[in-house]
Amino acid sequence: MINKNIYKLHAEVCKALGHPLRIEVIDLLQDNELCFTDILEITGGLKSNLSQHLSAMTKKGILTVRRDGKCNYFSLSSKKVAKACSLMREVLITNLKQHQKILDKM
Amino acid sequence: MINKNIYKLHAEVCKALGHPLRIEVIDLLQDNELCFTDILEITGGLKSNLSQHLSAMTKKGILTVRRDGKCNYFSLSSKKVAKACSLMREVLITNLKQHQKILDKM
DNA sequence: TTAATAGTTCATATTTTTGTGAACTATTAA
DNA sequence: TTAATAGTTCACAAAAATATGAACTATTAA
Repeated sequence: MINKNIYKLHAEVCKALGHPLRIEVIDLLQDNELCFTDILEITGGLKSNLSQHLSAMTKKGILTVRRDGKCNYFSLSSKKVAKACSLMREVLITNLKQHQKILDKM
Repeated sequence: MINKNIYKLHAEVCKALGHPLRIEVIDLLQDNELCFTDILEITGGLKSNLSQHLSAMTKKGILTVRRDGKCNYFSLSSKKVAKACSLMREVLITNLKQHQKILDKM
C-alpha cells in the first residue's frame, strides 16, 4: 500500500509518452532544442493544443524550457526520455513484424 | 502527414506504461512470469479490472500469455519494456531530487 | 505608443480510459 | 456430473484526457 504512490508518480511521467503529438515532439527534440513556433510549424495543429501538451510535458519534468527574447526554446530534460521512447518504438516494430509474419502464413 | 500514423501506433504502445497498475505489473514481471492469480494477490483490486489491464497490455504486444492447465502465465514480451520503464523511473527520481533541492533552498 | 510576434490560459465540448459487479467460459478434481 | 478454481467478457457509470477557439500576456520593433 505504502509504495503504490511511486507507481502513481511513475505512471504520471510515463503518460508523457502516451500521445502521438508528444511522441513526435520527443522525436523532434532528440538532438536539438526548438522553439515553440518551429515545433508548431513541423507538427501542425492549433497552437493552444501544442502549448498545453508542451506545458504538461514540462510539468512532468520531461522537457525543459529556456526563454530567449520572445521565444521559448524547448529541449528534452534527459537523453533517457529519448532512449525510453526509442526502446518502445523497437517493441512496436517487433510487434508489427510479428503481425506481418502471421499474415504471411494466411 | 504520411508518417503521423507511426506516431499514433508508437503512442498506443507507450500508453501501456501510463497506468499505476500496469507499471506495477511490469515491475513484477521483470525477471519471471506469474499467473493471473499471483498478480492479483500482489496488486490487489478486482479481478475484472486486472484482467482487462493485462488483456490490453497483451493486445499491445507488451505481455505474452502462456496457458498451463487452468492458469494463465503472463510475462514481458521483451526486456526492452522493462528497460524503458526503468529509464522513465530514473527520470522521475531525478525530477523528485530536483524538486527536493528547490524545497531545501526555501 | 502602437502594432506585431510569440506564445499561454481558460472554458467548454467531446472522446477515451478506467473501475465495478454480474454473468459467463474453461479446466480440473471429487 | 457436480463443484471448485481460474479467469474473461460485458454493460454501464464515473473520471480523466483531449481538442478547440477566444481572450489574454509578454517582448520587441516601428
